[in-house]
Amino acid sequence: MTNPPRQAPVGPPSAAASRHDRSESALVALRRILRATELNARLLATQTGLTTSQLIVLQIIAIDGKALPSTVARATRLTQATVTSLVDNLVRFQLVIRQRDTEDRRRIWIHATEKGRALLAESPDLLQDRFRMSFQDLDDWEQAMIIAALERVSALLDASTIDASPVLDTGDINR
Amino acid sequence: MTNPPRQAPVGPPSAAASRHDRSESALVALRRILRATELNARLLATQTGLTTSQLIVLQIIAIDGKALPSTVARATRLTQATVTSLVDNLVRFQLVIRQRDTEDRRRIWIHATEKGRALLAESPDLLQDRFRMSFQDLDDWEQAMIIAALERVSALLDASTIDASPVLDTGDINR
DNA sequence: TCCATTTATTTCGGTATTCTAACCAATTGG
DNA sequence: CCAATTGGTTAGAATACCGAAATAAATGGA
Repeated sequence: MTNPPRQAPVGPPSAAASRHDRSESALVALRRILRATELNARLLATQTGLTTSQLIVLQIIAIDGKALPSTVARATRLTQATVTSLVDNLVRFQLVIRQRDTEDRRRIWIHATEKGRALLAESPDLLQDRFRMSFQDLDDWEQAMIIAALERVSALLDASTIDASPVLDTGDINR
Repeated sequence: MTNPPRQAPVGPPSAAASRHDRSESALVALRRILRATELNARLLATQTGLTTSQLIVLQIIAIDGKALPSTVARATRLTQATVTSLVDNLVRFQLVIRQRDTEDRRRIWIHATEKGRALLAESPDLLQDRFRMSFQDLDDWEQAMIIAALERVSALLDASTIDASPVLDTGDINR
């Protein structure tokens, strides 16, 4: 997704060119957003001493305090095997524990430990916090505009993703 | 991650609550966008037979046809050592070649080969293409709104990133 | 009841990513 | 002319990630 930001052609803006340029402008801004958040994710990971993947898994588990490996795998689009090894590490760090379900003994619940919850609580997501603060300072109309625009973009992208999903699904079937 | 928008509290709408919910809406939309693009990146990688990192490096090299390892490292925020090993693979696949600079013989230019360029050309980024198409179908005012909003968000995030950079820098110094 | 199937997860073997530390080679500035 | 800097690579280790096979529990007929 860090695609070449193609150079905007120089010269007087023609109507046709401007249409093209506009979607390009949107994509450029989008890439910058992606980049900023990605860097933030890495920073957050190094701050907590975890890797990005480990952190994501821990976050998912912490949402409800516990989660099943299969759920985590689906949420992250990783295989269960991968989730297992990630959880192995989290267990080693004592951030989560595994516990068999008493009802259905095939299931294994991954619980966030006190330490795990503390780690998440104590490692503030600066980017998110600052975004929240700056955003709240904006005028009402601008807030509304941004939300509308983001949701529009999200819808456009989701639509494309759904279209592409057959390809993804065959991949899933193979598992 | 794809949580339902929290129910607005019953009773007289307090200004504070609505302000909070709004930045939350923005973040939710943002996360959905991130998710869609990330899945797309993975799909693209599997389609090309490359890994995400390899693909990104190849794309960067293909922008100008050639690039220096140091440039690639800076652009991706990877260490030079990592770039070296990624390029090793790309060389193995004959997608790029290394060539010493004749002026400054410390430098090594990584050139995209014909095969490398072809690979990029033949593997369309569906998400991007479809986004472009859908976007161009939107009304002018909506296009403008989206661009303005995305750039605003990008600016907000970039500002936060710059603020956080001292932390990053100490990390960099350690290398 | 019993067994074939399904469901949930782990184990194993292997490739790729990514880092740090140490290194080599070329350039540059006093 | 040599010490410091710059540009890259090598070596070694921890992880990430996957597919295939293994384990173990639940389930649904015959």
